[in-house]
Amino acid sequence: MRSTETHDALSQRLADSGLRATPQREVVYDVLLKKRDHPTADEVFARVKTDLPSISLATVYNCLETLVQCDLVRAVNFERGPTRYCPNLRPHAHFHDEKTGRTHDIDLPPALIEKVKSVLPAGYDPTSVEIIFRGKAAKS
Amino acid sequence: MRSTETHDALSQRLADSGLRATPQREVVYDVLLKKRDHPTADEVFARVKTDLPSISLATVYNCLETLVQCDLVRAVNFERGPTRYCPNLRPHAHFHDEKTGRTHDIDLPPALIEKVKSVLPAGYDPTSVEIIFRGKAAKS
DNA sequence: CTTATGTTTAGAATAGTTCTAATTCTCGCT
DNA sequence: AGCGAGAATTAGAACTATTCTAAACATAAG
Repeated sequence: MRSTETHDALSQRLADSGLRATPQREVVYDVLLKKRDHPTADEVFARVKTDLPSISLATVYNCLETLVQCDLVRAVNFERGPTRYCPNLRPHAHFHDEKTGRTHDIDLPPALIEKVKSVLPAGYDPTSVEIIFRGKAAKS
Repeated sequence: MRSTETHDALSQRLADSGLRATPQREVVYDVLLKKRDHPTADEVFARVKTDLPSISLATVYNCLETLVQCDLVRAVNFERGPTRYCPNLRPHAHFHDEKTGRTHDIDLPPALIEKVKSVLPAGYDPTSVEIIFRGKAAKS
C-alpha cells in the first residue's frame, strides 16, 4: 500500500533531522497520505490502531508533531477546534465548510501570495501567510 | 473616559439583538476599546476587575461572546493559544510577531479581498476570509 | 408589586493537549 | 552476539482554556 517514494521521503526527512524512522511514524504518515480529509489527532489515532493496535495517543501526538517539524505535514486550526493535519505540501489555503464541517484545500498561485504579502507596511517580514475561507463549499 | 458614541453604539447593538446593556458588558467593551492589544479573556478579566472587582471570569467569557455575536468585536485564534479579542471592525488581517508574541492589525483593501476570493473554484461561496501573517514585525 | 425573562456567578465539568517518569528499542561499538 | 547510550514509546497524571450548571440576582413590562 505504501509507495516506496513516500516511504523514502519520510526516512530521508527524519534522518536529515537526526531522527529515526519508526513503525509508528511510518504508519501515522501513511494514514495521513491515504485519506486526506484533515483528520484530528483522535481520528488519526483510531485509524492507526487498525495497523498498530497497541499504539498510544501520546505517541500519535508525538509523531504528528515530529512530522510537522520535518515539514512533511501541516497543522491546521479552526477557531478552538482540535488541530487537524494535512500532508499537502503545496502552498494552499483552507476552505472550511460551515455546513458539513469539512475542510477543502485551495491551491494558491505564487503571484497571489506575493500580492497578499504586498499589503504589509515596510518593516514587516513574514515567514508565512495563512488564508482561511469559511462558508459553503462546492458539493465536490 | 468612555465616549457617548461608543456607549450608544453598544446599547444600540445589544438592543437590536434583544439584549441588555449591563455594566459588565459596558466595562468589558470599554476595556477592549481602551487598549487594543488583542487581550485574552484572562487579560480582559484582570483589566475589568479594576472597575468591577466582583466580576467573574465566566461573565467575562459571556460578555465577550455576546460582543462577538453583536459584531462589535472579533475573536482571533493563533494555533492553539487562547482566543484573543479585537474591537477593530474594519476588514483587516493579523500579523503575529513570533518574537514578541504581539499581534498587529493590517488593513486590507477591498480589492485585495476580492482578489483572494477569486482563487476559489466555482461553487465555493465564502462568508468570510481570514488572513494571518507570521514573522517579524516592524518595531512600530 | 409581581412575574417573566435576562444576566451574573462560583464552581464543576469537559476537551484537547502536554508532561512525567518508567520502559523499550535500536544503533554503534567491541 | 553482547553492551551501553541515546532515542522513542507508553500509560496515566496534569494542565489550560473554555463551557456548563444551577442557583441567585436584576430589571422591564404589565
